[in-house]
Amino acid sequence: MAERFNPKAADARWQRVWAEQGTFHASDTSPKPKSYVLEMFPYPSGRIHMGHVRNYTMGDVLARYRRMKGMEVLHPMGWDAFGMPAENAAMEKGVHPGTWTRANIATMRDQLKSLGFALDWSRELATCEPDYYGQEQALFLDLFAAGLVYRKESAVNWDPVDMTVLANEQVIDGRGWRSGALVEKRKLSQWFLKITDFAEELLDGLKRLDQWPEKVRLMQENWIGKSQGLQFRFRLSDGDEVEVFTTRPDTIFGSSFVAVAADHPLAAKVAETNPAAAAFIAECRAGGTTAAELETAEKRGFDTGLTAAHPFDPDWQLPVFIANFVLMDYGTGGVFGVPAHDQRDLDFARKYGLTVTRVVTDGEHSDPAFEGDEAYSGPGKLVNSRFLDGMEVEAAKRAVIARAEAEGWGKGTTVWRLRDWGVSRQRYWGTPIPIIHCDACGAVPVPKDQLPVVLPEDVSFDVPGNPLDRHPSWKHVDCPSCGGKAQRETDTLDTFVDSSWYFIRFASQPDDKPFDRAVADAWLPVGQYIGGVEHAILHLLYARFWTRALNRLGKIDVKEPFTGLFTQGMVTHETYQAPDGRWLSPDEVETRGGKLVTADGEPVTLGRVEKMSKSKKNVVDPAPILDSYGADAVRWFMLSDSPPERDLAWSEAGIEGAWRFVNRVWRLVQSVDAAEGADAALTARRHKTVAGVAADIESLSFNKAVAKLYEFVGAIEKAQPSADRTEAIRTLVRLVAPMIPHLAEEAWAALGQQGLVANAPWPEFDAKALVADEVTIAVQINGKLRDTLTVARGEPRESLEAKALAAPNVVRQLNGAAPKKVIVVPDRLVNLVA
RNA sequence: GCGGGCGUGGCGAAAUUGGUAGACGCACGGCACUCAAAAUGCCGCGGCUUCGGUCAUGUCGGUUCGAGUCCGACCGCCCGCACCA
Repeated sequence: MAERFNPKAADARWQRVWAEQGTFHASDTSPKPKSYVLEMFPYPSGRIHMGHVRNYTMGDVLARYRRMKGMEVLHPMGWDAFGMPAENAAMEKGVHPGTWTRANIATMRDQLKSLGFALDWSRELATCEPDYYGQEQALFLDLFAAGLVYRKESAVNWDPVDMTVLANEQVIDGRGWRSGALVEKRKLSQWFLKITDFAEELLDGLKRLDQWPEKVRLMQENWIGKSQGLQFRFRLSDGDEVEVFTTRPDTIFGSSFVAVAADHPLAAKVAETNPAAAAFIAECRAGGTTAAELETAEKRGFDTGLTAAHPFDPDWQLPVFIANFVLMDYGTGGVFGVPAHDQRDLDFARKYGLTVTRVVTDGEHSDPAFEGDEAYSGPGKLVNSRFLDGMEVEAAKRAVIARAEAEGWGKGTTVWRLRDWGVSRQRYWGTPIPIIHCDACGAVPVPKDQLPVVLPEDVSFDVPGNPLDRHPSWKHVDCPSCGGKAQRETDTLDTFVDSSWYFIRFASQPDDKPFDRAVADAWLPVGQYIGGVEHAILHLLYARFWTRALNRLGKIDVKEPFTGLFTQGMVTHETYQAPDGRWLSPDEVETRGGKLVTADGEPVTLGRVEKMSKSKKNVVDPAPILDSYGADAVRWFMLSDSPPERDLAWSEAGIEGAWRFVNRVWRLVQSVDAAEGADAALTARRHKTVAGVAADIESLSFNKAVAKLYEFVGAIEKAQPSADRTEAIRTLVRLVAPMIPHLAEEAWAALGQQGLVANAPWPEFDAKALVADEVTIAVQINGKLRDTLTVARGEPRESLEAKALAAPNVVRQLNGAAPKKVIVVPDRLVNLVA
């Protein structure tokens, strides 16, 4: 008699067996082909959430599948353990960040283990431990020695809530990415990593990342923002000069003004003697920087009264403005305006009544007078431009740059949007920057034999600011260079540094150095990296930079860390609202008589399906679900229905469905008896399923693999007992093993198979069996389906045509008439054109 | 504004190079088993229909023997960047 599958017992049993046997231990020295499967490691926030479950289930299926295909798979797990939430917990609950973080890690480790992931736990790491961050300090010093780290006083993005500096990448719509607070500008001395040194190769490398989503590559391309053009100086009427950058040097004879940013030195100089200018500059600074404010902000300018001489004609003087739309931190902070061919310049010119001269023909107009309020930025030949007349835009650009360089007043230049990466954070819970400041010697690196620079334990969080700076003794040290009194750097590294190399440390983690080159090179690059698209720029760009920097330093072979990238969708859930608008959690809502109500019978409004969030109260904690249904049902649900790159809506009905499937497979296994005999149709289906599921897993189309497995299970259920049916069930168990591994092990043992299914080879399939002997072909009249025919594969055209014409529905439809034309696609269809 | 993606039943979705639209799952309805329920199984499940058909893949048009798929225009939603010279 069939028993129900008992997930509690099975999960624990097999998780213990895998751990005892070291089943998922990755061997550095294995002769098998190596495969590195990695999911973005979690921040130890306290408990795992559904997003983690989905992410790690996907990676796990791939890792287990590749193992079965005979590869040596590295599939590690660790903790991105530094960061602000631990300090917030310290401030709110008075618990040390380390205590809080390590307790969270312990909880989450148990939760991940209860999902039965095929992880090599022997390689577990946490970035907050000195054996990790000490090695990170060593790498930082290597970059420092190579001149890729520098310190500069700069205006920084200051988050007034987190009381720390943010990188440009971490400011979203003028707000801190984590706190959401409006970011202020402050002047601070900060450490920077020279990511801009790598701008060209980071951009170029994107072209070869053909296993990355196009979307992510485009986002990085835009972020790096390469612009080629001409940088040159205008001579001003007061004898000074102003430098500008343009990507359209071809339009130089259409220029009608010069403008500089409010923060430009020239603006400051003008303001010294002109109070109106000073007032204008102050107004510009007061203006908001959010997207909405910029959208509506008027293009405004202040005429300085100065003029600039056109580089090709000293008698041609252009007015010089201070303008609110010119950015100081892009290009040179100065531009020249060509209103006819740039929308923003046109708006500005119309407002201030400046000349608008056409210099590129749109194919219809070529006279100098430019009408209308829509600039023309398309291609065309140059007009009204002296020696450029008749050239195409690109040729004219080259011609102007050549003249500027020959005459010595400008040069062809590339300008990048990408800025250097500011890594200083005024926080405690991060990697200490291994630098000592000495009045005599300056910034001195901590000698490597004195690493790690360990965080002091005795710190307080009762006042805002950096506890390291306040610590009574920690920062007071002797200068490693001169021995005099000196002070430690009290800033810590941006936590994105921690996640920029953890995948290397997973591959190799010796005690005495960051990684062993030969071992790391054997595993890297990561073959398949899986995580959320929210890291498309920040983490993925930094990790690419860090890897390239190590490559340039000769420390590693690879240049790109991640060959394949997959960005998975979010886990969502319905939202519910009470009559008073209050959000209700799923367990406050029940269905009565087909209507949603609260426990008190109040009507409930069903809202949109949205990302799980505390504010909408639609978060479902995986733990209790796991407890009642077991790991396999949860894993199966995560893989079902939605394509992995799209959002997945969690539902109670969905997990019930997954649970039913797990039991269906279990019942099939229990139905195996000693039956004999063949079942050719089922065997053909078996081969097809093996091939199809493998292809779907390889392309990460888990939802399609799931659908094929449902069909296979349905076919087996309908089949009569036979030896082939038994074989089909044995095959099924291996096919589902990457997805529902606990049930698969239980079934494998119940079927009397040797060893673990986790170690079993992926089933073979016979390519010949994939081609059916009989095919169903469509019979169409004028492209509309009228009938179908079942014929032998390879049936000749004439015979197909004859059979199609004799089909009952065709005879009736044609009513004796002969078709005008017959199209026959062998093994596919016959289309009769009436 | 620029760049990208997506529109298919009540819902999540399938659909090699253009070749039988809606596989598979969820929800729902009916039936069987049961004292009853759960579990399980069977049947049905895009609309209309005179049961022959017919209309259906966001809208309109085009190419084709044949279009969810290709082309053009438009509408809607989502994501990223955003005064980048």
